[in-house]
Amino acid sequence: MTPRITEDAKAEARLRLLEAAAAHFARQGLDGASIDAIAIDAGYAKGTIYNYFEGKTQLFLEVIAEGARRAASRYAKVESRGTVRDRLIALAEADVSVVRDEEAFQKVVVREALSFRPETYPAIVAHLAPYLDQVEAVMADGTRAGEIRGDRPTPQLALLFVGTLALLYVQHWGSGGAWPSLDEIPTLAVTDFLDGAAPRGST
Amino acid sequence: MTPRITEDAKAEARLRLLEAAAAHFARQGLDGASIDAIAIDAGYAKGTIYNYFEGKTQLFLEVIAEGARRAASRYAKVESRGTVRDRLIALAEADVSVVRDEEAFQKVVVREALSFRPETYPAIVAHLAPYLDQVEAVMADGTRAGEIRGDRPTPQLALLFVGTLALLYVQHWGSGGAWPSLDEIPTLAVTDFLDGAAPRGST
Amino acid sequence: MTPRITEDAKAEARLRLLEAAAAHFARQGLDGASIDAIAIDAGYAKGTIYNYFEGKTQLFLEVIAEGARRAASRYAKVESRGTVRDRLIALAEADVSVVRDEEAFQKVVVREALSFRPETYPAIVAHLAPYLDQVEAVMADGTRAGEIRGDRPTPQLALLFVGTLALLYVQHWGSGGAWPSLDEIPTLAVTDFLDGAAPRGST
Amino acid sequence: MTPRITEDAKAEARLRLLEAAAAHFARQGLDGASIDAIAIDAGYAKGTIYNYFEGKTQLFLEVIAEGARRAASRYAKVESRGTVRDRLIALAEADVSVVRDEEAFQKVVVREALSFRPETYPAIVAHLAPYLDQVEAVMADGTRAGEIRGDRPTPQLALLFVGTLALLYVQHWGSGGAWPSLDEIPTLAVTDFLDGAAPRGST
DNA sequence: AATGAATGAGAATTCATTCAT
DNA sequence: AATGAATGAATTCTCATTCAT
Repeated sequence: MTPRITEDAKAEARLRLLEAAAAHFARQGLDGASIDAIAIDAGYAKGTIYNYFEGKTQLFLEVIAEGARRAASRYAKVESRGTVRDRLIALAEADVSVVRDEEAFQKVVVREALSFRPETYPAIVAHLAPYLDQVEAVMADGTRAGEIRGDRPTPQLALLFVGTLALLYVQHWGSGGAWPSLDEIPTLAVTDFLDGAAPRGST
Repeated sequence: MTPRITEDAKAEARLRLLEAAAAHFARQGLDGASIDAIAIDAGYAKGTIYNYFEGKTQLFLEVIAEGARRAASRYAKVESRGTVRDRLIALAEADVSVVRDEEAFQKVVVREALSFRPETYPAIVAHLAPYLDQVEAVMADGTRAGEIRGDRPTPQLALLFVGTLALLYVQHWGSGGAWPSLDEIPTLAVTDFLDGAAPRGST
Repeated sequence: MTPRITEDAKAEARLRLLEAAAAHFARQGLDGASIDAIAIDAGYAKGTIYNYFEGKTQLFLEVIAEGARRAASRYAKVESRGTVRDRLIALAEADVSVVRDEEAFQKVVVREALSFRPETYPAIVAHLAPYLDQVEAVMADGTRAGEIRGDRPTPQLALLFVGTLALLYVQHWGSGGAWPSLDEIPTLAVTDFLDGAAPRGST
Repeated sequence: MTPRITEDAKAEARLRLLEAAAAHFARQGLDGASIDAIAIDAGYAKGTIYNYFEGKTQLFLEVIAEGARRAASRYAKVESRGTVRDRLIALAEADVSVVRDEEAFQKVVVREALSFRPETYPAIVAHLAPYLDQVEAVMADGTRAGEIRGDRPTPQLALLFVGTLALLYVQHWGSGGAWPSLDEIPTLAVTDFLDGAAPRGST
């Protein structure tokens, strides 16, 4: 009758497990991570994970979903005003701020996104969708306003932009943070995406 | 002294194993692939793999190395003349042609590169080095000739260009070939890289 | 002093748990049944079972004991008059009526009896004893009266008779009720037991 | 090319595993037995079992099948001459001799037969079929010759006879061999089955 | 050099049991 | 008395690796 622990406590336990899982999955991937180690890291015994998640794969998907949830709340607050450049910078900064604060979760998501595995594809798409939608909206506005060359469909542009961000994260993590730093990623992504490497006014 | 034929046979066996391994690693990843299945696909029994390679991980690294070797021979033949644009296109085309002909090997390499795992990082860097060097040379020339904006170090530019290629491959494979096709990747990569999405002539 | 109601409530809870347990054990056996499912079926949570029973095995044994208790009360009412045949029929009918009304409990008992497991052997013997005693009494009377061939000890005869009943139940359940039906079991058991398959009057 | 061990050695290993498995399943049942313990008892490591059998359940079924195979060869040699009584005795003796020599296997089979579990039912039926067929043939002949009362279908008679044997085995094992002994089972089964407990000549 | 049977560490998962609330 | 979250021993099964032939 009287619940042994409150709903809040349960939610907290769940969260602890998700955080630990994210850290492990980020470091070792789905296969490499060990349920046992995750549980212990979260301060629980092996079995407890199974009180909260169906199994390892399910846990992995929930990590992605949680990553999405946390990101979504940030994206929602992004100002949508100004030039395409300003708006893209704002979006990129929102994404970077998510990555900074939830590095483990986002590492999992980015790696998984770039691996295109059928098992996790739907979860990834769901994760990306809200962000992609906002980017696409900016692209559409930019195309209309002539701020973006109209020779490529907006969905492709959005993918390229988001892909560029992912690429920069990969380079950031892969280089051990040497280059690029998280701080410079928004400018880097937007400048490269919009302006390219050729001098303006050439060609 | 050493019978020539034996050496050849050994090399051939090794190659057969590498090809089979590449196919399996490309499809299933390092963890998912099975030593047994690889051996059988190559026409050998499990044990034989251990006559040629130290173990699974070593085999994986050798697949990457072999991928590098094959690619390097192609890169070496790339004409390096004309504008930066032309030379980058030529390099991108060389890379695409490698991907087309050795899809399994390159899938393994690209995926691994984008997974930023410390264990395979050195192998990946070694793999990329020759290609990266050529790209960097073009960038350096381009910067000198004013064909490329001088506000970013050439190594970074090279990384971005190569990363863009990787991104496009991943999107190609992930979409089941829907977009982009291999054919359009060189133009796509070079145009985006050089020109960006903003209309030429704008700020 | 002790509140009457509490005692009753306890007894009722215990019974609810036993009923649920019997149903599960009958369907899934000792190993296959789940403490959790039993508790839920009884309207309680897992932990409650441990307020009433030592553990799973103990619960199983108590199911057998409860089965015995219920059967015993029926056996006690069996008329013991007439020929051996009549009395055996009456006893068999009493047993069948128990099986009909308490199928789950008796399934557990019969199956366990036929599985000859040392762990549960004592419980099974205790369960059977009262019934076996009555059957044996009939056998003894019958032997004395010449209604039964005197060439076999009465305890053995009793065991054979009870075993035949068990066998018929098992065949009834195993055939999904096809053959024999519960109704025909008493006659079947007694006829086979007393008369055999050879024509009367033959050797 | 050269097989590491001969086919014979493989067959022997398989047999050793089956024997060990039979012993364990006879003692502990399907659920209670441990794959690990079986392997060790057979002189192998855990993993080896999986080189010969799909899994625990499959191993269990193969034990039944092996029990059937061994029994079948004995049944095939049974003389089919003389009176119904003689022929049934011969069949019962053949079965008892199987049980004597392959006690573990037959314990598994008998227990499983009496449990009517859907998972193993087909295997059991296959096991029993050849024996049941022979018994039925005798019944049919006996009915025709008037040696058996014609008031019950021969399939039912066969089932009852085989069931009686099973019952006697159960009682033999359950009593720790006290009663009945294996030796007396054939006479016991046939006499009871044919003549019953009522004195010949009575109603 | 090739084989493939044997191995056993390792992993995921289950679930009876405990016990704080 | 009832609860159900936490536990962790136990179990099955996998598969890279070894090594006798």
